[in-house]
Amino acid sequence: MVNLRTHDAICTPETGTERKPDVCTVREVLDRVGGKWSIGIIVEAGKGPVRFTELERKVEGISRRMLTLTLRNLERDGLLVRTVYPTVPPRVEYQATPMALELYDSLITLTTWADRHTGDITAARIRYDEEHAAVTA
Amino acid sequence: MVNLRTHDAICTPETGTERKPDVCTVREVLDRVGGKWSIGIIVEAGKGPVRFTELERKVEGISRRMLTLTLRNLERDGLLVRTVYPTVPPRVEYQATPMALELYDSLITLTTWADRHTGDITAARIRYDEEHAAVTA
DNA sequence: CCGGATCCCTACGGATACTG
DNA sequence: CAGTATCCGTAGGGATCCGG
Repeated sequence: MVNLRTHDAICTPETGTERKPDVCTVREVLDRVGGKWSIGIIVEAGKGPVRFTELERKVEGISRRMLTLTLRNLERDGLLVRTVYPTVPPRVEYQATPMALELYDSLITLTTWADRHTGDITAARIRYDEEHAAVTA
Repeated sequence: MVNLRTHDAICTPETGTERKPDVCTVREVLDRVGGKWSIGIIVEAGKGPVRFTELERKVEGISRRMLTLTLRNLERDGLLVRTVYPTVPPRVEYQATPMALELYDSLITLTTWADRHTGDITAARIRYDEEHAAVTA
């Protein structure tokens, strides 16, 4: 077993809903936070309350659909707080929870690792590809 | 821009091959390491040299295909070293590079975070789902 | 024992159009 | 402004069979 199961108690599929709340493995945590846009959103929302349209511009390249979906998931997981102001032009603000900020901190560790080793990785890739191309040629 | 670009110099698509070595964003690092099986493999390979079939059993649930693919990718990125012993029954061993071990260390940070907050996340989910079910009902 | 090759299915994610 | 709904392409990944 290598699933890095962090918490068994969390595996409670006893909710009658169709949504399955299994966040048992590190993988599933990474899935959540590793979503294509999650990090970007968490970072922006971590700076302070931010509006939907703001995010749409800040998180460059994101589609309306994915912004909404990611926002919902992060909110559901308690990483984001959604505040609706029932004004005439609707106003909705999102902000990161302390938990999300903590998460961001630990993501920094990964960023740092990436920073230190991107060069190594590219080098390794080029070498690997060259060696492999030699076989093909 | 929120892509958390860590290193611009690495974005060198000047390789003539069809494979694109762009590892510019944290996302792409997470993609690599966040693959469904990468972590499990890195962990096992980090303990010391391990054989193909061993991995197949240790990394519970993995298919032959994905084991091979993930192994190749990790090797290509310089995270794993593949050693072939030309014996009569083929013998291949994989082991994590120092770089991969470092990565594993930083993954621990994420694991720790997950450990601290899985409870919170599940709670948040249940609450969210309940509140949302109320709307549907 | 260690894979490669093939088929196929599904989830993620983009584009677009429509609402309160 | 802040979404929702729909269509559709792609890529990840499982199952299976074949080969050195």
